[in-house]
Amino acid sequence: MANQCLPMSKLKQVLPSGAKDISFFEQVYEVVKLIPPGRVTSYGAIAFFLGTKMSARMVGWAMNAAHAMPDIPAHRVVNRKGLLTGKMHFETPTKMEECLAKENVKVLNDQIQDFEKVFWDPAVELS
DNA sequence: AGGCTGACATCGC
DNA sequence: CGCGATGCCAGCC
Repeated sequence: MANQCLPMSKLKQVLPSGAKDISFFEQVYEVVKLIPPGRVTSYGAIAFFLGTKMSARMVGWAMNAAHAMPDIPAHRVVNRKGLLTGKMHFETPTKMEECLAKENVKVLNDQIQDFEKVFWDPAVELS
């Protein structure tokens, strides 16, 4: 598990220049890229922002593709509990935690501390 | 063509 | 209060 990845054959090789096949995947990337440092958001929040609130799963799936994108700080995206559920999908299981720690986001046992404080809601910040 | 899976979320028991 | 079951969409077998 955790290693077939590269959906869409690496998302058409990280989205070709044209990228007219803009699926909500790309929207997720944009939102994630807009997440300010030291802030985190949840799959559900992004899903809601994109209008697919019922399918937070797809956001997670999108992140899987984002995993192949260096510009996508996937470490800033966690589940609704602020738990680093996807850390095992990173280069190293601790990479996510380290990245967050670098941004002054306290993570204790895969759980983001003060999640409410660092939580960044695109539906609010980007509205 | 059909079915399973997946970095979630929410309700039910 | 804890675990189980269901819904969602898209990609992959």
